[in-house]
Amino acid sequence: MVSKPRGTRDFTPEEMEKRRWLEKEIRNIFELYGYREISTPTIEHLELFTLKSGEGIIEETYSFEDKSGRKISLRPELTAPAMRFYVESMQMETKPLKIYYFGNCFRYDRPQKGRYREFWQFGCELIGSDKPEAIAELISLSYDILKEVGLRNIILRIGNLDILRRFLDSIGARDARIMRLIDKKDYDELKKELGEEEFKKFMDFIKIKKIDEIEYEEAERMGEILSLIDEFSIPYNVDLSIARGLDYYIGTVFEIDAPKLGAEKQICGGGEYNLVPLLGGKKIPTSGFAIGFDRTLLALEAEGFEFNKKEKPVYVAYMGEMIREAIKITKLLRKNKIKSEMDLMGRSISKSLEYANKKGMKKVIIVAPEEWEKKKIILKDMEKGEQREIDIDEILTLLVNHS
RNA sequence: GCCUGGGUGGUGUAGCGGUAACAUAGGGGACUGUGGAUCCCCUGUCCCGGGUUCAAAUCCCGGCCCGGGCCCCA
Repeated sequence: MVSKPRGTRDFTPEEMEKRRWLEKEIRNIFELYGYREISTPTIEHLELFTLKSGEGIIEETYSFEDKSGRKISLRPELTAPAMRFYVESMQMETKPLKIYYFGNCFRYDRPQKGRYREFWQFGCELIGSDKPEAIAELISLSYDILKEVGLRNIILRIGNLDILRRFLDSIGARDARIMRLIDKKDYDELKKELGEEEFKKFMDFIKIKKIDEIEYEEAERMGEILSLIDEFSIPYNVDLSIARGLDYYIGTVFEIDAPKLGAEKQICGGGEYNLVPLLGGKKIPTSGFAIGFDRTLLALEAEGFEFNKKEKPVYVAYMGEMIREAIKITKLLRKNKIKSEMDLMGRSISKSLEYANKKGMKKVIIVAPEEWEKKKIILKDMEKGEQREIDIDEILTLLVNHS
């Protein structure tokens, strides 16, 4: 037997119903905020990702050479492609430019819960403004999406890299290694690196919960952003320990966790960054975030969220040799957009009802010779257990009113 | 890449050297014109490859896959 590749998944009809539902909800909220959807290729030049993230990522991507020897990679994320698209053909669009996207990504990782080799992400970019209201709206949007789809237990943390870097300058400890240790929350190692005294200063620094306790000028802008987020009625925690290893991250950073998910609990991350010049475009403020689609769904399931069930089809059963008449009826229903399914197993009426019952169908039409002679069929209500003969001409009005 | 637990019909499990079993799901029938109950029948399984043994689902080794934790998380 050939099975699916490690870290990939098949989705059952039940799962696809949930996924398509969630996808639609999230799209609607992006659109509600004035974002418009884009889509980029599944494959990109490997260079796009090494440019953004360094050579180190090569071993974590699915990359290969195509038949002309081009180095190609299955996209491990969607931000870089979206930025590439902007630089390649959207630089002259009216600002602010608000775009969002949804797609599958691939990473060569060790799979575990909430982490797959093929996974889906939603994301967006806000291009052209770094005003406090722009960042405030962006962050509010991310939180709003997760709340609106039905998550109850999520935590938004907001930090600021300018402030963090300014602090590290003040204790003479600003370098990439230190940032990485902070990012990883490896405080034991950080203590060794900074020394007892400076480490204590750091711990005091990241305990800060009110931004007005900070005297750096960057704090003023962050304060303004936070007060505008208050206007959007979004709850958050200030968390100055949020770090990012790479240089193009600037200013505001934020993360949203669903604590129920354990080790892989982060479901959203974003902030401000300066990627456009790296890709050869004209410098412009950009910010955005990405939402882990699979994890959002896992979090909903972990919270016991009740997904809407789709409407069940009307079932058309028939007796004996009435298959042609059954097709006529089914065709009529479908022509009128009434979801319907007819017996394809040649089952007896008894077995047909058993089947319809098991599938949770609410209406069954039985096509039988005696009634057909009178231009009638039997319409059975599976919940009430009642049935009656009705004129074929009446089917549509009855089913439209009853379903 | 590392540590750790695990893989038995479609699904959930028992068996843990000696004829693979139970439940459930699937198909049919009892009920040739009526569902949810009951009963009967049928289909279908030891992840893969080596090794040990008279004998391996069972023990050993390797691989693959799944879960949990690291690393990483652009």
